[in-house]
Amino acid sequence: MRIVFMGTPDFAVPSLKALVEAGHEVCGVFTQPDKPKNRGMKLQPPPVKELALELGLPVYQPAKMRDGEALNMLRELKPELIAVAAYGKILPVDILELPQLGCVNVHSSLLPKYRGAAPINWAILNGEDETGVTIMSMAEGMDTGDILAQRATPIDINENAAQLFDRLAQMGGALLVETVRGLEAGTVKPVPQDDALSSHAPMLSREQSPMDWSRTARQLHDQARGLFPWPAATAALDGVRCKILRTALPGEVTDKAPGAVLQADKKGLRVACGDGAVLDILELQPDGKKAMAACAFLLGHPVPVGTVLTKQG
RNA sequence: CGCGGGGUGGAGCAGUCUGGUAGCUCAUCGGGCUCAUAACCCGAAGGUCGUCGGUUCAAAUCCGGCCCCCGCAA
Repeated sequence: MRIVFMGTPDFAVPSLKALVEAGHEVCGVFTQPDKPKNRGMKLQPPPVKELALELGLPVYQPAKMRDGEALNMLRELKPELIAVAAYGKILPVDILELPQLGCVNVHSSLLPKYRGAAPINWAILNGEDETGVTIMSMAEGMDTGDILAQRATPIDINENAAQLFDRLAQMGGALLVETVRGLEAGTVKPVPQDDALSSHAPMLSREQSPMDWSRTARQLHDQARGLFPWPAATAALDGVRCKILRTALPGEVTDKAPGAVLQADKKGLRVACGDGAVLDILELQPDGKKAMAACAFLLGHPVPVGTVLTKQG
């Protein structure tokens, strides 16, 4: 099938790759313009652009989708279908209505739950034990279109957002290809979303980072893995702001105050939480330093047992 | 020229301001104690202090260039 692909970050890469490998004619790849990123503010191409160039596919990076320019480009490309995965731009109705088969989107949640920008992170932050990917027909509202296909997957208690991200990106690509096959065969039956069951997963913010030790150990564990690798959960240890990269739930309880350090030696760093359960901090990253094991950090930054950590950082 | 932090034995840090025998915690190796130990005691090895150059009687430390790492911001 003749398809225009639209996507920008890493999440979209497996979808583009899957379409190409399935033998579809990807006649154009739309992605966000190169933007100044990282240290030094160097101009950097989005991951999807890099793959497209590698595959020799024509790349389009319009700054706006609503000024008619993009529409003209798409008319010339004459796609039968537009496949979108984390493009990062809202498509106007005239574009949505251009292809005969419409526009489909790869979304990393079990819609109607977790509509919005950060569905993977929020699923973990909320302690869900299952999430998935959805291929939907695109409508004007944010992630509100009819569901064309959906696939669920369990979330492991220790899986972080980056790992889940990779898995769902792969699943999304596979399901996208299946769905396109179904569209060709005419076997796909669109199912409207039940708005009553919908929830929203807004963009993450650094304000979510500081760990509040009055929360339960499970909530803090979910915070650490749900916000990984960005913005990451944070805590101040020995006066140093640290990203808390990896934690574990040993399943033990204590009567010490929330935030109290129960153990801080080469065996590990253990902290009391709000519900009396304890949280092990396994890996962290101090400001300006590389990620390191918690016990390595303690060698140079002694934290006395009994210290009570407070919400900061 | 976006802002800031950092590069010191294998790991994490101190020492740099106020130049003068390179220190701490841990790991490693050897020995001891112990029923035993990841515990404890004694001892040892291991570093051209990122790199190049400058100042100086003397540079981890002061000055200049370069390389690499990290955070913020996007």
